[in-house]
Parts: sequence; C-alpha cells; structure tokens
Amino acid sequence: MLQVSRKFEYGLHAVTYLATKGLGRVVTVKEMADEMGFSQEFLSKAMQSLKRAGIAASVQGVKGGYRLGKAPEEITVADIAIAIEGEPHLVRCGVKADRCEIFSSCHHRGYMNILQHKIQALLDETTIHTLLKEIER
Amino acid sequence: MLQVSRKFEYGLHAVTYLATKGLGRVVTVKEMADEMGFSQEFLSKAMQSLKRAGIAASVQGVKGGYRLGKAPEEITVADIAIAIEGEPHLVRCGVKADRCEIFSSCHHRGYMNILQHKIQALLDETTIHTLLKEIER
DNA sequence: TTAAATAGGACTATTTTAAACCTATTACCC
DNA sequence: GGGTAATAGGTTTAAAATAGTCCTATTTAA
Ligand code: SF4
Ligand code: SF4
Repeated sequence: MLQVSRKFEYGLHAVTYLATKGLGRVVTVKEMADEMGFSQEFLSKAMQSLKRAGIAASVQGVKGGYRLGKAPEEITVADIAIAIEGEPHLVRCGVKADRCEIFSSCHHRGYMNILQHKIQALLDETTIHTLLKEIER
Repeated sequence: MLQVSRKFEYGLHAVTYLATKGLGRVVTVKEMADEMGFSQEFLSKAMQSLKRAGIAASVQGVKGGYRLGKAPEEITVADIAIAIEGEPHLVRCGVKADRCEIFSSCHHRGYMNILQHKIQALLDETTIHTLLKEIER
C-alpha cells in the first residue's frame, strides 16, 4: 500500500513540536503524548530512535526530557524516516538478496533502485525548517 | 518500511514479459509463472487486476491467456501500481479521515499529500516502453 | 531516599500481505 | 455434446509486518 508507518508520523510530529514549543527547555514524552493525543509508550520508542540518530537529545532523570539534537535547518524528513524505519528498501532484495527467490532472473531491479533513490531525494529536500514555514502559512 | 508489494512486482514482471515475449499471441498464466518462477495462483490475481484496469486483455477458454491491453508506450509504472494496489495513500487519513485519531490536530497532512503526489509523478514518468529500453542496455 | 523521567528488552495484539483453495464459467477441439 | 485447459473470482489460511503494551533498569533532581 506504500504507506508511511505510524511511528514515523509520531516522530515527525514530535520533531516539529520540539522545534516550535520546546525552545530553550526539555520536553517530556508525557507532555508530547498528551498534547498531540497519542500513546506515551509508543511515542517513547520513536523518541529513542530519534535520539540514537542524533535528531533529538535527551536528559535523563526527574526534570529530564527531550530537545532537538540539531538545528531544524539540518534535519530533513529523510533523516527522520531513516532514524525510525532504518535504511529504506523499496524492494526486498535491498534488505538481502536471498529474500527474493527470483533475484537472478529479475530485470527491473535497476529501475527499482533508481526509483528508491529518487524517493529518498524527495524526502531529503525538505528540512524541518522549511516544513514549518509551510505549516505556518 | 515503504516497500512495494510482491503482487506489484509480479505484475510489473508480467507486463514486461507480455511486452517482449508475448507479441502476436496470448500467454497463459502458467507459462509466465513457470518462466519467471513464481506462484501461478498468485500471479493469476495480479493478472486479473491488470485486466480490470485495461492494462492486460484476456481470452478465456482453452488456448486462452493474456496479452497487453495497451501499447507499452501508454502503460506507466503508476498505472500498474494503481491497478494492483488501488489508489495510493501515503498516510492513513487518505483512505478515510477517521482512520487517524489525530486528524483534526495534524499539521503535516498537507506536506504528506504533496509528497504522495510527487512520488506518484515519479511512477508516472516511466512507461513500460522506456523501462524496457533501460533493461536492454 | 523518593519520585519522575529516559532506556530498552520482551511480549502481545492487530493489521496487512502473500498465498492457497475451490468453484464457476468460457471456449476450443475431438 | 463432452472433455479439457484456460480465465474469473470468492473464501479461507498462513506468514509477516506493524502497532502497541508491559516490565525492569538506570539516571538524576529535589
Ligand atoms: S523482484 Fe527483482 S527488484 Fe523485486 S525483490 Fe526480487 S530481485 Fe529485487
Ligand atoms: S497524522 Fe496527519 S497525515 Fe498522518 S494519517 Fe493522521 S491526519 Fe493524516
């Protein structure tokens, strides 16, 4: 169905939240989950992924929480997708060749790989900064 | 994971097969499944979808089978994707608004829709004709 | 020392995809 | 007309991916 995952959407919402309402402070997962209306536990997983990728930074302990790990100009939608879903694989042979039983006789692999890179480039051309400007309008 | 479905890949292989080895005749699902090495029953479903969309045409009965329903220049990768997977919905609110519980407070819906149309445009810019030329090289 | 937070492993439930199964219909050919 | 090889398509089952929960450990401010 070629649909983005829920976790990615949660992550994208969280990043824009941090970039607008989280300036100069750390924001708890609880606050974000309450404010945006989704599962605290699940959002927590998304935040952990974003943190590992350096998109978010965390402070542990009481009064802890998350803030952005980079400037909004330096975070692209692709960065968030990769942080949360891992490297993209439009076709299963991208994950591992033996995941496709017709690998050796496949003729459209080249095209599929080009397509994947084009989609990736689309995700890469929008930063959180530009996304926020579009939202404001 | 943003991966295309198996059924779509089967369909794309079948269309290129018909466009190269199916000239001036009808090809059975059995032949294509044997030749390309995948499930006859499953490919059959893909062919039925392609037929409904007019991409393939069928002849029933003994000596029946499939041939292309349009010229390779007139079939785009997007046509095949839509025939097999239905209208694309990068986000779940595209299917139906109430499939997303945060619909009313979502700020990135607009961007996601633009993104979807850009991806769709990418799929639309490659016809089977141009795809085959790329494969030949 | 308590409490509120992140970190992360393990598990469960739900949904989607892939595939198989089965029956009907069509039409060639003897 | 009857047998057979094909498409047409509905229903069911199996496998995989996604979504979400649960639980425990660790960190740190107060
Ligand atoms: S069909 Fe081709 S492109 Fe698709 S997974 Fe198999 S080898 Fe890769
Ligand atoms: S989060 Fe926004 S874009 Fe995604 S499904 Fe919900 S309303 Fe649509």
